[in-house]
Amino acid sequence: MKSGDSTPKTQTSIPVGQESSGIPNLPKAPTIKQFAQAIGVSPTTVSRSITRRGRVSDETRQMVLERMKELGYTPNLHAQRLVTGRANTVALCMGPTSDPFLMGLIPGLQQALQEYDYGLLIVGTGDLLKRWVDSRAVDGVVVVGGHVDGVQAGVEVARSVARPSVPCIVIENLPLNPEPHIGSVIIDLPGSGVQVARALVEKGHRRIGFIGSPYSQSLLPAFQSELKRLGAPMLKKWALMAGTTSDDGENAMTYLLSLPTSPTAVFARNDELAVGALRAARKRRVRVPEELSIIGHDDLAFARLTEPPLSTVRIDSDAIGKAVVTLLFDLLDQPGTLFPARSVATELVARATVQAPSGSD
Amino acid sequence: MKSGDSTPKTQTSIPVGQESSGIPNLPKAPTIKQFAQAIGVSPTTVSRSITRRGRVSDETRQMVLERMKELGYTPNLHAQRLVTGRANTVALCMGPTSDPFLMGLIPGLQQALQEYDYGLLIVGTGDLLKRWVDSRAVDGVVVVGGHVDGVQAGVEVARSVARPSVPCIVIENLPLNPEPHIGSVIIDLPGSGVQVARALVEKGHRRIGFIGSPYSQSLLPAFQSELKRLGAPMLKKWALMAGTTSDDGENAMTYLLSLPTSPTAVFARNDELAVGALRAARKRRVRVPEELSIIGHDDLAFARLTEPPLSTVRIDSDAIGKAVVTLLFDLLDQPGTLFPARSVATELVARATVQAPSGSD
DNA sequence: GTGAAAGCGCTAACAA
DNA sequence: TTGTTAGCGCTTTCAC
Repeated sequence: MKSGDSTPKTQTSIPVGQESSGIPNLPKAPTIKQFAQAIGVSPTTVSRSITRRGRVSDETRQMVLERMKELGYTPNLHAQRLVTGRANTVALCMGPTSDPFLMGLIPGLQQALQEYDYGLLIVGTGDLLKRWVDSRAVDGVVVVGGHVDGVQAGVEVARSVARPSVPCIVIENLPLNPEPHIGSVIIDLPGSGVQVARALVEKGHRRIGFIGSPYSQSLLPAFQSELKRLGAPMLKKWALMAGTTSDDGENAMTYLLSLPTSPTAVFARNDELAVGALRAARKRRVRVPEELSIIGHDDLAFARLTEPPLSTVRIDSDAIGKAVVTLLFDLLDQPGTLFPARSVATELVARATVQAPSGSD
Repeated sequence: MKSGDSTPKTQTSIPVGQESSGIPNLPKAPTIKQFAQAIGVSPTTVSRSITRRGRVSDETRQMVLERMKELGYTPNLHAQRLVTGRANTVALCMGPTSDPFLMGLIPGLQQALQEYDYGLLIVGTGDLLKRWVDSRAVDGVVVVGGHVDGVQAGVEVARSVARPSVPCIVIENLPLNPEPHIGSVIIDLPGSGVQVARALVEKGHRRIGFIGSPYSQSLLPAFQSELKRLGAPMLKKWALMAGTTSDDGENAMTYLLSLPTSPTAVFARNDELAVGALRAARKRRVRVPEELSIIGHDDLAFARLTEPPLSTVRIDSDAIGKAVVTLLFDLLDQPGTLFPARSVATELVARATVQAPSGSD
């Protein structure tokens, strides 16, 4: 220090910024050096007390931590990051479109990251993402693949940025082949299929249909085989591949309803399709759930607002957040290791569009 | 450098990390020093070329920039931040609950920030937020007040962290009294009221009701006075203060429908209330929009999925993002200045729940 | 217009 | 257990 070195070690106040301008005398944030001197220890000791690494006596650490609060010292994150080389931040890659599924992930991710004192940075796609990664601003990247099964765009992005020091997690509907520095978290869609099949059959349904979005590859087979196992196999013509919009769902349902023998229950691959199915039923004066049961998937915000409120399958976004974060840290801890995809279970949410078929009781 | 100093200045490759382990020989990211030497200039020149500050000849800058891409040099963000003292990041404060309104803001904010090369960090509330701010991790904070008018919780948060170097923007439904280092961005709710009043009256409605959430302070008066101005004043008993859920909306609408002379059109303060109103109408076999027009507010994701699709008022979240960011930078550029609240216009979105009242033509 | 040198605030060897 | 010293990679006076 340039001056004031005569201050005894017991001094308890921190030197104040030298700006004596007209502005209120705001103490500039103290540096570790100033703080250490103020409490009579070395910067190293302070550092060790904070980072919990290195050996410090418990009482010293205690003391340092207390006086930190007292004097309001907080380490400068940038300095820490510069010297440790870790950013304590992970990026969530987000295109300009606001996919509700992706958005729904944010709180869970943030929470999970927070446990590790990590931050969540929202970044754009393409060059932007690359810039953040190249500048060492993030220790990991999570990308959400198309919400449609089978689309591999997410992996492309992952491959373009993943490296030993910056692993990448892809959230998809289908498991990825393990690749170095790339982790895969998937929704347990086959599990959804099994759960729904059981629930419907248990209610007494035997004629069960399916309205799928493109490439419902992993869900439909599981759904069908469980149905068969339970003695209620699905007729081929009841398994429809529609699009993703409510209009697609409406068309599909209308077709199903026009069949000589139509299903008493229908599982729609997503809630929007289900809403369309609901609409088709209403237009044809088929009562839901009395004459037709409908179950959706994803539990989007509007599912509880349909009429009647839509039974559906919830994707636990907090669980996804946790899975993503633990896998990310595994990848960070053991770079180069190939980890198998981690799958997150879904959960049935029973509302009012499913009941026993008429005449089953 | 420890070795290889005999390399001539014309050397065009960057030294490679010294880790000769079994791992692939990944070149460690070059430092400015290495890069500068590789292209035969000083670190200073490189720095100046990048930051656009300081004087460099145009041709030198050009050259440096080109070779940067060529050799893949990207400055270390942490070092930059440490020395400049700016984090190039703003925090979006988010509680554990995932308010759809708040979530909808994220893409717009991210986009707007991106223009300035700023990042968007998602942070929790309370101590967490304070920790991020204290550690100089962010240059600004944006908090979203309760989505209910009049709630002042957002300001409290803002006050607890705002400082000259870290201004805070509060997004609320009511303007804030200007405070140092705190900016206010508001939705133009009075504007919404006026727009809806005009639209409804133009269609021919004269009996117009309102279903409000608690404290619709800024919207209702504007709505009422515009209605009066247009010669279609609202009866007191047609202005209801409900809650925020669809059930509240249903109850309110049911009541309105039970009146001896009930409104031919109803404006609901939010889409969820409107959905409830829709439900009430259906239950009482009142056809929408033939016998009753309904218009909501906020244009949530499900608004286009109701039956019929809900006419509503959209809040332009991109515009909010822009407003927030420009105000934030104004605050950053002129610390201490008191800026008036900035208001963002809303926009009518006509779908299928509004039409001329029966017998008006 | 360009370069050399001095930090920014912190952590991590290495001594004591 | 604690302190001293040397950087982490960059920007920025200050000379040239």
